[in-house]
Amino acid sequence: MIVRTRFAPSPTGFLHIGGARTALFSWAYAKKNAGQFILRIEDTDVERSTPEAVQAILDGMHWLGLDYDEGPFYQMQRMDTYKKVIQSMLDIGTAYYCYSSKEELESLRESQMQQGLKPRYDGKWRPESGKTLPVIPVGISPVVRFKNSQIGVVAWDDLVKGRIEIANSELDDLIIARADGTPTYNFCVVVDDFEMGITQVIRGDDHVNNTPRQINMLNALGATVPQYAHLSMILGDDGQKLSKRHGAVSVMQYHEDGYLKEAVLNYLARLGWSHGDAEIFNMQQFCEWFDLDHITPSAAQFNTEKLNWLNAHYIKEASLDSLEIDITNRLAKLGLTVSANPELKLVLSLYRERANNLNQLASDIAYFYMPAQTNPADAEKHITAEILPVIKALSQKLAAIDWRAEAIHDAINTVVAENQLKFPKVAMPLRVMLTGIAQSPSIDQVMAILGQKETLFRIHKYLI
RNA sequence: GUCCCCAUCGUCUAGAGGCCUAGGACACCUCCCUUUCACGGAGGCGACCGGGGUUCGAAUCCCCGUGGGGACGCCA
Repeated sequence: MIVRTRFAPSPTGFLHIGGARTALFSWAYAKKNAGQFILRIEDTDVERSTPEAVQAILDGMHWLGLDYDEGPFYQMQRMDTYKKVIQSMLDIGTAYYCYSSKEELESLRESQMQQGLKPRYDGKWRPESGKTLPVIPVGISPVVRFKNSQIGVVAWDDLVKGRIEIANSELDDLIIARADGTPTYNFCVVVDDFEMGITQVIRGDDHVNNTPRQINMLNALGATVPQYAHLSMILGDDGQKLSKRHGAVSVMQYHEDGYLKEAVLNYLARLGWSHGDAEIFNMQQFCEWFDLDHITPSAAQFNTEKLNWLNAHYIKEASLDSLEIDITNRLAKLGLTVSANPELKLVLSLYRERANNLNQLASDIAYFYMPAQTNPADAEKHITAEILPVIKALSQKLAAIDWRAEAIHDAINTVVAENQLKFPKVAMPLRVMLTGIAQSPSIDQVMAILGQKETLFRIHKYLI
């Protein structure tokens, strides 16, 4: 049987890191097994679903390169199907109307909680042979409930958590259609997973408790039950649960924040899944290796430091062409236009080795395209009155040489020797004069790329 | 409260009863490289939640605790 997986987000917010990992795993599982990956938007909560959120999810998946073979399907466009199925369930008696009001249910829940019971529907309107149902109240539109079995257990072999068994007595008759007739989540999932021929449901483990109900409904529909793989949650950097209020950020924010998608993808792949000691691998490799057997059942804490390390790696590996495009955009956001001189690719090849973030990289090289922003503390420390004459002598030499790193290096060395100094004694003030700060790559290389004219110009500003 | 799930270095993890004196990676520390800061290289620090079993032998299997998490919606 052909493998078919799906990612089924609800468009109530952006695509966050947890959702992205779920999507990634579902996607990779389909790829690994030469199957199909389906995107389905679960937008039945009309109150909270927004078109902006749909777009944000699409954008996030597109950025990460998580392409889908089918979809996006929108549940709101499948109402007819759901209603048909509900009617048929009503007809054969696997579902029934319930006239209990929200208030009635609310107080029921409260008293059950107080008694230390699990809050659940009391079955007031559940038809039973020999049972007389209450008189149907006027003016109340009923909801439809699924008639769950009350005996026995539901069990499944979860692909990551192992066998899970839940007694039917723990389950109540859930609502599958609201009073306004719209179907609810648990029901739509069941119909869709069935009709779309999903073979493996890979989702967050907050859905574990929904699974037994969904299995029961699938059985009531005469459908084949898919396999389930429940992924544990991702905790924030501080070990706390991610939520809208705390730490949950859009995957697109990582793009904004200077991360390469390769780094984010690689990092996410290793969060909860492993392949021996492998740490760095691309998506092609990942799709070959990926399996459900090596997913950790326990929750994983996000670690920005490690993401940074991966980001540094992928910045080194990126093509100069793509880096050039990316950094040009980021410089533009800083208000800078990249001029032809110095050539950005040259600058990048000098700086990429030391960067672990694209925004950092952009701001680190900004001085090539604008006047250096001098750090006062660095200037005070390195540009001393004693060294200025030496720099002046150097600048005269520099004005007369063939502008290559080696020649520049020789010129500095000569001045260093003539004055019986150590190399840094001259290199450091040059750094501050040219870049504004005391850290940079080899100063001769910086000068070579900056250009003779600009170098001398920046130096002379300190010699007047 | 009830049900369900989880538990190896600070963090991500390897580990399918003997290969474990518990391996790798990030972070941290030391040293090397060096023209500053990085990069890179070499070392180091550092963990099987506790208690009972089962077994010749347990990080691995079972039970009980403890701790953490999730779910209990006319949300998904």
